[in-house]
Amino acid sequence: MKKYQEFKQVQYPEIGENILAFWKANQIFEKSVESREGSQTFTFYEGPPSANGTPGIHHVMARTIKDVFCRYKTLRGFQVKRKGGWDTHGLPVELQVEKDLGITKDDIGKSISVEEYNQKCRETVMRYKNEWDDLTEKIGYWVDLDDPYITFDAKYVETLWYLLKKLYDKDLLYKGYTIQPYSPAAGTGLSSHELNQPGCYRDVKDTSITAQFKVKGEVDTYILAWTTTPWTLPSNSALAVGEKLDYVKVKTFNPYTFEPETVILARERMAGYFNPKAADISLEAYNPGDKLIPYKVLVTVKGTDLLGLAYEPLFPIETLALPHPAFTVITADYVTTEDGTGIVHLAKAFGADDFRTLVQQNVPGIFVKDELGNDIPIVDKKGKFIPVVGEYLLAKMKEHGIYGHKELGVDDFYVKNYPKDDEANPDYKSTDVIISIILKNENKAFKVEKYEHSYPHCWRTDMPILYYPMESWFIKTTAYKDKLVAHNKTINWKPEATGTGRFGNWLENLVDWNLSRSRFWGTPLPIWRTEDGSETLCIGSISELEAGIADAISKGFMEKSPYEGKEVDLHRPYVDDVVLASPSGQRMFRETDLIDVWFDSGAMPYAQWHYPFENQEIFEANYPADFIAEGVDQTRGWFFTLHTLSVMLFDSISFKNVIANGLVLDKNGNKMSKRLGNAVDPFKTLKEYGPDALRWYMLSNANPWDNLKFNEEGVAEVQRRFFGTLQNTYNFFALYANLDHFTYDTERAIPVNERPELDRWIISKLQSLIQDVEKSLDHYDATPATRVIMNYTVDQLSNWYVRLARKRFWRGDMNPDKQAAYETLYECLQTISQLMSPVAPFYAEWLYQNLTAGAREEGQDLATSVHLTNWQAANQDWIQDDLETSMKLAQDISSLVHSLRKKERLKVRQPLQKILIPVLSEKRKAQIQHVEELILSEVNIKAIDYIDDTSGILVKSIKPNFALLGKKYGPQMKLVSQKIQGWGKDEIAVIEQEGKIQISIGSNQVDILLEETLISSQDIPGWSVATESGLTVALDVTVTEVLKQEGIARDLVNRIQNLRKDMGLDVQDKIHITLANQSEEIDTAIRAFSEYIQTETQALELTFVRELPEGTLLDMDEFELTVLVEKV
RNA sequence: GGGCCUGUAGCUCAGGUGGUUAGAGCGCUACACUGAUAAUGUAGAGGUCCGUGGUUCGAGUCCACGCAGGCCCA
Repeated sequence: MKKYQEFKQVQYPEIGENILAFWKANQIFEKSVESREGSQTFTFYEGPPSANGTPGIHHVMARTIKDVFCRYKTLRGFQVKRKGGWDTHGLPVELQVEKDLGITKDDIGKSISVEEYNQKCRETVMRYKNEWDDLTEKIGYWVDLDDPYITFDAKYVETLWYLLKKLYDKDLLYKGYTIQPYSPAAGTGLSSHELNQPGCYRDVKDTSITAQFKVKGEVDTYILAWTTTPWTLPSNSALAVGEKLDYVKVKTFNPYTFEPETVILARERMAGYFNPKAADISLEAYNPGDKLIPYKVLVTVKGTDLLGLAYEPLFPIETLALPHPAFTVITADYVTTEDGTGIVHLAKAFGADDFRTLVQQNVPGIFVKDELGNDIPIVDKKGKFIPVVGEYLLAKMKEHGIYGHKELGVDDFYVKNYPKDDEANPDYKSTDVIISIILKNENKAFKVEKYEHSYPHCWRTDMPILYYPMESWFIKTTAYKDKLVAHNKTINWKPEATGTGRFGNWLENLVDWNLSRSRFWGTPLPIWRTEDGSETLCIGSISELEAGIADAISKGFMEKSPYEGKEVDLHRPYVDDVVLASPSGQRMFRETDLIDVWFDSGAMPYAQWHYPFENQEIFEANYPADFIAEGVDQTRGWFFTLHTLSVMLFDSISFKNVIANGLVLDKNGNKMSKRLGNAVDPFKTLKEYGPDALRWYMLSNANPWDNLKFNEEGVAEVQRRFFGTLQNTYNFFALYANLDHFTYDTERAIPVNERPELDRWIISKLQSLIQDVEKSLDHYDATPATRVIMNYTVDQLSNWYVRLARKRFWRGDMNPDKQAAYETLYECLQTISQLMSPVAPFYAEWLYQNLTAGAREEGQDLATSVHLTNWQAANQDWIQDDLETSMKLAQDISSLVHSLRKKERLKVRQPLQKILIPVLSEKRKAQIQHVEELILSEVNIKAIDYIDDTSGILVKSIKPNFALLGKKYGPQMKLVSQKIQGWGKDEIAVIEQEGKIQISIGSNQVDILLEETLISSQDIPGWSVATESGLTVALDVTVTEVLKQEGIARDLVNRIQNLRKDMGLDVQDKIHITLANQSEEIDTAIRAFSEYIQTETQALELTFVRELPEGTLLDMDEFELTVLVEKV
């Protein structure tokens, strides 16, 4: 019976399916976790995917990385639990449902109840779960899908509430403002997603103003700032310059009032404001009304020089007056000289940048108090100026005689959106225009013009949006900035730059985390407030909520609990129906916001275990994670929220090692998209190539943090080159092992040190390989690991070991030499199966099963699966550096001889007399002699002559070791180099004997040491020579009569072997050879080597005849020969 | 606009701390092998190391400024 299954054809996808079934039937994954019970844990956190969309090829990448290290750590003896999870809340789910139902956000709560809507979301969110599970299985990603955490689960949400309350209790949760797109026409905020709808950005012509801000304490000096939204000018409270930019003070005249004045703007922006034709006109020559306005640069200063400059507000409205440092010049890093004046007008309420900059620099903004004492901007939610401003504008209109198309009241100044009929009137003046005219009249405008730009519009009302302060709940992450930065430095990031650069910079420029989302399907903010906002309550658990409800019912605020008769669901609308009682007995309503879904996923270390309500010990044993991996796009997503929550709440990191992988692009480097049709379907690829080649390709092609240009041909190449070669090697082993009835048995194996040298060599290389793989995987570097395994398998094992050892497998009966060969090859294959198993789990398993099946039948006690084995550490005693060096020399020398043969057109079948190898040391000579036989047979040469100093023909040359000498002599290196390269054989002999030579550099005498030079051998005159990396080989190209004969004999053997094969003969079949007489020369050659020919071709007889009509005519390159081969 | 990544042979990628012939695989060309055979081996050709400046005795490598592609954030 065959102990090792042989395969003609291998179907890799089939291997995947069979092994998957094997794992399932034998519960290998479960066992790989259970069998490590009590061992040290290796904690992995699964970043939850959303099953709302179908999985793509990039998910194969991400999940392969996760899987590789979990499997590796298992082999290394750790217990690796992998709890799966699903991300179930958020905007994508809601949009999907809106699309499915053909509704918009407005309809929710109207044509469909929130309850029904959320039910729909709950159903939709797992829509593609089956596809996900299918992919997870098929790519061999081992993760526990039976007991995953699900973010919409009431227990999960309860933990989120607990964490939110913890933040609230630490005073880290507050209500504030953020500047967001707002549609005054629709009366609602817009998400960035809504703003990205096609058609939202439109080219519109707006009135733009370059306003003049009068500098305090200087005569007629003005700072120029440009805006496309003049209505924000009354809200101006600061001007920003760029620190490093150059600014000029220019003496000129106002083009509207013709007043002489000095203006300040960026030097690079002068071309936008001054006509070069006016450059030569003197200031004195100017007459009011002249088209060309002369100008003169007075002085150039840096932005920093303007810092702190105070100016007068454009609209001196008393109720809007502000204390210092309002109305001063500040700096901001985003100021450029691309347009405008290089000086930016800041209105705290109406620009996100403005708001952030002014908050950071503690500059107050223009706001008024509402009836509750809250700050509100001077444009109301309908998009109109508040009456205070309206009054001012009306007074100014009267003063300057400005008339619109109708009588305006104090409450009629819309800043952006107006009833449409208004614009048709020729006398129509927008608020922007009115402001422009006022400023022109008051010598406060330097330039007013129509400006066409792209501006966002509300997709529902078609009206322009405003950037407007919206109330939001924030987590005060900025309070923990230092700790976040410090803790981050203890995390091992792969690649490092993502941790220091992308993530590190993000932490350095931290802003408070805006938690609020005004949507329906998500974790509700557990905050209740009294209507006047004076009392606030944060609920941290279900029991707290229930107690609150009971209390509220007893006080008559609620009739009954929304949860009466059913399970508690913390989603909307139920929580919205809860009205609580405040300590002072007022009604409290929930703040309607949901929280950012990133909070959901960032809280998974706690929420997945329902901490602290359950599983406290499990949580503690699995926190922080040893390892996580996701795409680099998660830097500000999951990586950030995980980090932030753990630092703020537990003063700890939440992951120790992280791989941030890059994107998977198409083969041309373009982003994959379903719309463009260049997306690769993972299922199709799996079906064609199976999981292993795909996984191997993705990790071996490039480091995972570089973007991967996914090319199917690359997968095919990996399959052919690596898996194909490995498979061939196994098949070779199986073929002969079965013929010889060999079964591997550790107990009976010949000790490694008693095996032939070739065996000891490949085993030595194997130990080095194990060490290399270990080192790579320990450092979360999978790519080098795959590459060294591939190199070992293809170049060392298959192309060298198997080729050289081939004869040992087929020659004769079982003997110790043969046994050693089997054992060696078996051990190499088995070790490879273990080393490769994290990356190619299916094929590795298959190989392992094929290798061990026979032994297991014989009753040997072997692990059921390669994934249940323990890592076989390298055996240091088996590593033989000298042997590895010798073998490397053999490989290099063979390669050089092949190269020479090629050059001389001497085929390998033609034996040659000798090669010459110059050796510079006894050691080197010994190393080559060690493998001399091997080289000779490999390249079909009779002898090697070593040329050393005693031979008299060795010519040495010397050159400086730049790396060593450069450090020592630096600038004098050129001189030193010249001296050394000028040396001949006498100097070389001296330095070789004395170890040094004194030379003079300038006036100094210095010693050049032997080790500071590199001595190599030169070409050998009259010989065909090849040199590579310090190794030189010369070939004796003389073909003597005897050699020629042997060449002919070898050629004949080759032709006869071909004939045997063509005839379909078996390996053991014997033959008769009949040859037609040819020339004297050929006959002599064949007779001389007849014994050799017969042995090689298994011929019992070799006869010559005169005529051979039924023979085959052979082309022997230089002549022809008729031969007849007959089976005996 | 900002931060970060990438750019080396036709393609995919290696090239610690700067050191004098810049490598591998695939592809291509040629040859060899024919008892691993729908397999395999060997050799050869192929380079503006994205560009421009700079530092240095010496730069693919360090610095500056650009260019191209990508990601994230505005």
